[in-house]
Amino acid sequence: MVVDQLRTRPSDADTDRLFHALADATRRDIVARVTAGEYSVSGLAALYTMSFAAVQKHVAVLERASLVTKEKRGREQIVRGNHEGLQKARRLLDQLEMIWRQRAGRIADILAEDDERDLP
Amino acid sequence: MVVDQLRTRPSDADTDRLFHALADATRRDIVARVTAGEYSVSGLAALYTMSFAAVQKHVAVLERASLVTKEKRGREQIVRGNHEGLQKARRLLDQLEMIWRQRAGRIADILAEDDERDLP
DNA sequence: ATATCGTACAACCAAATGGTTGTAGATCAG
DNA sequence: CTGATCTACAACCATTTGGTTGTACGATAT
Repeated sequence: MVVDQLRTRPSDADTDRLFHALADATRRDIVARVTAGEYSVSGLAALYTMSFAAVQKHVAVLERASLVTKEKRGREQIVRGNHEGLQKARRLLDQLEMIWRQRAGRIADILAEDDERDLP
Repeated sequence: MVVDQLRTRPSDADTDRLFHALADATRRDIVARVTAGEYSVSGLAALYTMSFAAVQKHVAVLERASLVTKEKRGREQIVRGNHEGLQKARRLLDQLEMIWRQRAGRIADILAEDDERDLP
């Protein structure tokens, strides 16, 4: 049985979508660009060798992952970076870091039987 | 300049592997568990409903992404968390955060441009 | 020596991914 | 209005992914 998972807070599907969206170089490049400034979908498409439709799909993946937002302006769709998604990804990695440090702390505690170990 | 940063990496296969490895709830659970303590592959497999071979594949994906290491001990393979992979993922997200803050900075204040180069 | 355990790996399958082309609907310029 | 642009979306295709079962092999226990 699937056993209680060790700390997964946002829905697993959301997190899957988030990291999946980041697992592609083109999509990471898009995130970086639209985080630095605004682009229309066709403006983005012009940057890559692939078809417009392919870029459109990448943007859709990023939007579903909350890494970018789209806003209609005239006949264009303006794509912007969405801080929310980034923060979420970072929080998740921070949780793993915390687990790591807890383990490192346990090991240190075992090696040094005395607890001289408090936070400033 | 920022533009240089945006143009780097035609395709970073390592980063793809890293985020892809994190884009699965079972794999994230494995990472959390082996970061907290040691597990053999079969010890991990016992935690999930899927087959041993499926878990073995997940561990292999994590190993290729530098998120875990395996070490043979007797007839078992001990899986442990690998800090290196985590750190790399965090650094990549930090870069995006930096771009975000640079943009926020540009909006608030104009042209205090500062050249920053980063490691891959 | 033999059986069992833990692992590795191949072969196979369904579903998802990442790309293409093509069609159609809005919106803007002349 | 006509034509060009920007977008959305469907249909299709090749490859990858995530799972399965089955086989093989070294290490361990009886």
